[in-house]
Amino acid sequence: MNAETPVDQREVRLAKLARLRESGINPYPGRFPKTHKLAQAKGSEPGTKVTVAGRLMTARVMGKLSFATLGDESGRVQVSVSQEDVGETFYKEIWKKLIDLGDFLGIEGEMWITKSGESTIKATKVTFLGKTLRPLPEKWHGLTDRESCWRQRYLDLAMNEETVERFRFRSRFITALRRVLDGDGFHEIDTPILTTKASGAAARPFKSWHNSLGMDVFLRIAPETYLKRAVVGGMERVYEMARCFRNEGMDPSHLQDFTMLEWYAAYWDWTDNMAFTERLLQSAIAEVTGSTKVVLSGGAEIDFGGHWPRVTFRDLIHADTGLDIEKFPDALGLRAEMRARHIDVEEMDVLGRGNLIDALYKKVSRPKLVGPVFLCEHPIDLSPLARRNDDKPHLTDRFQVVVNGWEIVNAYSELVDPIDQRERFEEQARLKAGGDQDAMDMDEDYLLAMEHGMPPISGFGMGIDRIVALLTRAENLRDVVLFPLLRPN
RNA sequence: GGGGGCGUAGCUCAGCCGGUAGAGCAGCAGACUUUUAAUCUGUUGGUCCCGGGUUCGAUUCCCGGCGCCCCCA
Repeated sequence: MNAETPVDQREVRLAKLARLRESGINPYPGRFPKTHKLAQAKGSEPGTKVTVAGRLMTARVMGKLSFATLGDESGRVQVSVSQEDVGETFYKEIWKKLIDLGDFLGIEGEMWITKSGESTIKATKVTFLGKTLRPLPEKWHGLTDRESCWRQRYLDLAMNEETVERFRFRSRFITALRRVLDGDGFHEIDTPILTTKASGAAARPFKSWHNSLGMDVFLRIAPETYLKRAVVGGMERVYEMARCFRNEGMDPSHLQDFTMLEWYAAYWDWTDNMAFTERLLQSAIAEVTGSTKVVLSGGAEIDFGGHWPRVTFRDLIHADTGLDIEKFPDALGLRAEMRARHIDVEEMDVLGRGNLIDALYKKVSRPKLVGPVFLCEHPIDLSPLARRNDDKPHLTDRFQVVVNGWEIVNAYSELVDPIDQRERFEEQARLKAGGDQDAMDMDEDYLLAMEHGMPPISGFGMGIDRIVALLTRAENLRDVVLFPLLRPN
């Protein structure tokens, strides 16, 4: 470089890029056949000939000999580059002047052991595989700013091994879940994300507009009613890794764009479901962690092994407050009793009885649950798609799995009676008219499917992001999503 | 919605009571054939998040805004 050398690192690298091209070197070649991953090369006997590729992470450049560290997905390995081996012109003019940290390089060479005992590739040829125009974060501290890690995840991944490991874990865990489901005769299917009605959950949807059909469309809030339509058609066990979208508040345990595993099994009830839920999670967790025991971010250890305790909504709330919800069959009475006990929840005046109980539980009981625990016997008006309990018609055959104060799983015996379903939708519509914005809409198309006949069904939904966050001790769901939505800055 | 915190060089961070900004790494120039955050010498680089206000003077104090985090409702 000369006196006119630009100051900005990007300008410097653009100048280097131009000089590479002038030297007849293609800085962005099309392919590079390699023989070893870096970790494999590192483990090879001295004398082994290897051709590897990776990103230049550190470099210790001396007069006639350099040591550098190359990184790929398998790990890092040291490379030595000497003037003697690559030629004086290349060493002095290309290697020392035009190569930057962050560049992708191909190395052809032979393994040897340095004086200090490190397995190293002695380069005989260095090939440019991708010139970088911007510097990597600092080699020692890496990228630590949380917001930068979310906005520029590629840098977080490139610099922080624990980030890579967290996303590998997520991938392996999802694979493990699929393995259990596939092994039990479930079919993975895909149902619509773009829909004409947001159904299957109590949540506000994202709304969009379909140009050629000239109508409103909604991003799905749950795949539930479509998966059940597949069961109507005779697909007895189905599941979907479903991206869902809910237009609601954000906090460390809620994302607007999240992934749910939902599955449905014909001829099962909720007790079959609970048994399978235990097996599904135990198998998948043990497969990826080697144990059913999990240490949480707070340091507490929980165990997914064995049978999980079961507790009813009624008993739980009674134990925590002394209030027996069975004594208050309508919203009016329950609200008055909560007020009398100075228990205040948000939007208390517009919630129906079911959502009132739900809000009560979330306030007084859920934060104390460490679990895993099956929470069951949800009020019927909280569960418009769940089967009515045969002995207690105001309750449903439903359960949630709660771990560390988070609802990880929501599951139930499905409501398959189309007459009952219609009445439930009508009740939801009344609640919505009364101001309960989370209440569901009438869904005639789903009722039409139901009226063509459903077998007994039990279904399950699990928040993938939440369980992965729990298992990896991530404190924020955005830490387990590669590219979380953030306001542009 | 309320409260608290953070925002300074590409990255990691200092910056006192208000006096117009520093370090390490990275970059640039040079030396160096066994380095491991290589070392040594020299050196470039700033919209101190943005906009107002107070002041002779604001990265610093005050107000408003933006982005992000945490807690509460």
